[in-house]
Amino acid sequence: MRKIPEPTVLRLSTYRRCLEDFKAQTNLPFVSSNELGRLAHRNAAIVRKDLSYFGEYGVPGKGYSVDHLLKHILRIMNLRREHRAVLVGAGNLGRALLGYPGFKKLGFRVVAAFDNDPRKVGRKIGEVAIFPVSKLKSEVERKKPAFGLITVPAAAAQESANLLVEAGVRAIINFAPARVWVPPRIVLRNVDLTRELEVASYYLG
Amino acid sequence: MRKIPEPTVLRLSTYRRCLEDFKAQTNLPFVSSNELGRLAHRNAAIVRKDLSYFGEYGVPGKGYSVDHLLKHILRIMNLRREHRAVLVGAGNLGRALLGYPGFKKLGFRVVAAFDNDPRKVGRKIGEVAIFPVSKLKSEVERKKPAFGLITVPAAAAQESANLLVEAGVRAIINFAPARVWVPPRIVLRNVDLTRELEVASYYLG
DNA sequence: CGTCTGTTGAGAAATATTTCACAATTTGAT
DNA sequence: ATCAAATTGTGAAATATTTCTCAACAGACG
Ligand SMILES: NC(=O)c1ccc[n+]([C@@H]2O[C@H](COP(=O)([O-])OP(=O)(O)OC[C@H]3O[C@@H](n4cnc5c(N)ncnc54)[C@H](O)[C@@H]3O)[C@@H](O)[C@H]2O)c1
Ligand SMILES: NC(=O)c1ccc[n+]([C@@H]2O[C@H](COP(=O)([O-])OP(=O)(O)OC[C@H]3O[C@@H](n4cnc5c(N)ncnc54)[C@H](O)[C@@H]3O)[C@@H](O)[C@H]2O)c1
Repeated sequence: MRKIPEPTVLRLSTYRRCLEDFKAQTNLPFVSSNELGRLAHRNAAIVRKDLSYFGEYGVPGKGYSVDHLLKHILRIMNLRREHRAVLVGAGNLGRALLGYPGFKKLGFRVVAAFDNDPRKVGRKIGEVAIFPVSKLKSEVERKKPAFGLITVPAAAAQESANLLVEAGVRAIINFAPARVWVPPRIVLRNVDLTRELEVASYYLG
Repeated sequence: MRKIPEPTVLRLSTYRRCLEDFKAQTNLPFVSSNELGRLAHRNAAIVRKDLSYFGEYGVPGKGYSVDHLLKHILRIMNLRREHRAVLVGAGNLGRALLGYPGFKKLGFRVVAAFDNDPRKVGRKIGEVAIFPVSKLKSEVERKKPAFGLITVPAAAAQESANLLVEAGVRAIINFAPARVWVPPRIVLRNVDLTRELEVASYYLG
């Protein structure tokens, strides 16, 4: 299989959401690349090219079957099974993420949270118990989550990443504004909540 | 001035952070494109090209003055003045954002929050008072924030955007997983907290 | 002063991504 | 069965972005 451009992977996630909205709103069985492009604010050609990397899903003259396409995208994105995740740093942002039902809807289940503040340890947020950081390794080895979410202050991000890697997670999502280094076998993605504010400021100026 | 590639603008924000870290950690007066590239996980050539779009800031043989470069980046990103913002949707995510000191450090000050839940109206989160949505227009017209942050459920995102645009904000940062439409004069940026999880899932698969 | 070193700035080349454009295909109507 | 309309999939062209390269330059040092 050809190498897929990263922009394509990012758009796939948008298409999924647009398809779900489209289905909920119109209940039509087919959608054209034109329509999907309009919903995703994209050119129709790139929609077709993106989808064609993974096979021929469309019906000339009709478009794409909404249900089939949704299934295909979930399969491509590896989202048809449950993913376990742990979270390090049960502060303001960590709490928001722990309480977010959207993760479970996507198949992500947070199975443990860790914090080094003794006042937080032992409490629960939603379904998720907060453990001391000293329990991170044993809990991860026991529950085998593939994902680690980092929501500690920037200064502690690298240290948290090290712990997660050593304990055996395979992917890290870092919400702290810090560049962390992980071994090449680990999938690392950064989420920067303030970057888009800065970028908007640039375009306003 | 030439048109600046969007990836360049995004990286500028990374360079700023890396420079601040570099300054705090080494206190050296100069940094080379090589070093900055290493910190930002980038090729040195692209660092130089990014910076050269905006003028010649470097000293051959030495590198870039850390302080000068930081000032330049802040000026380029329009971040040397205070920006006022309002937030719509004082739920889990909204609360986390309202309590985040990082915004103020960047010069963003949230001057009001709005929610349609009567139990939330009248309370304060940190310094920020929560108003009913019916007061959005008058408060925005009075306080003239340039930025509107949307942290309502996806189904209410478009409606919130409409209110913000009508009240006169010039930029919208949408944290809800929904595509919203705004007039072309408005700067719209989307922040998707779950996308990177999905993308990581793709690369794990 | 001349030479050596390290580094920039930017043109050229390479690579990546998006858009165009159209033959091929399916549908649905007559 | 034939045809018009709609829409796909994809090569080719266009555009955008990144990387390579190196002449030019500043500073250090003898
Ligand atoms: N809150 C936001 O809206 C927001 C916005 C943008 C970025 N961020 C980033 O997200 C991260 C978390 O932000 P927050 O607002 O939740 O901060 P916070 O201070 O509320 O929470 C951080 C949590 O991490 C815990 N912690 C600290 N060091 C730790 C360690 N070594 N191991 C385990 N736990 C540790 C703290 O006890 C605390 O509970 C920060 O890096 C912040 O910059 C947050
Ligand atoms: N919490 C997270 O970690 C997280 C993660 C990813 C995405 N998001 C997205 O961010 C948004 C907010 O998430 P949340 O967890 O804070 O949800 P939430 O339900 O906790 O908060 C939403 C808030 O918006 C208010 N609200 C609803 N309709 C409104 C309207 N029309 N006008 C004004 N206020 C209104 C509600 O009263 C509530 O206070 C959602 O779109 C969610 O999908 C959140």
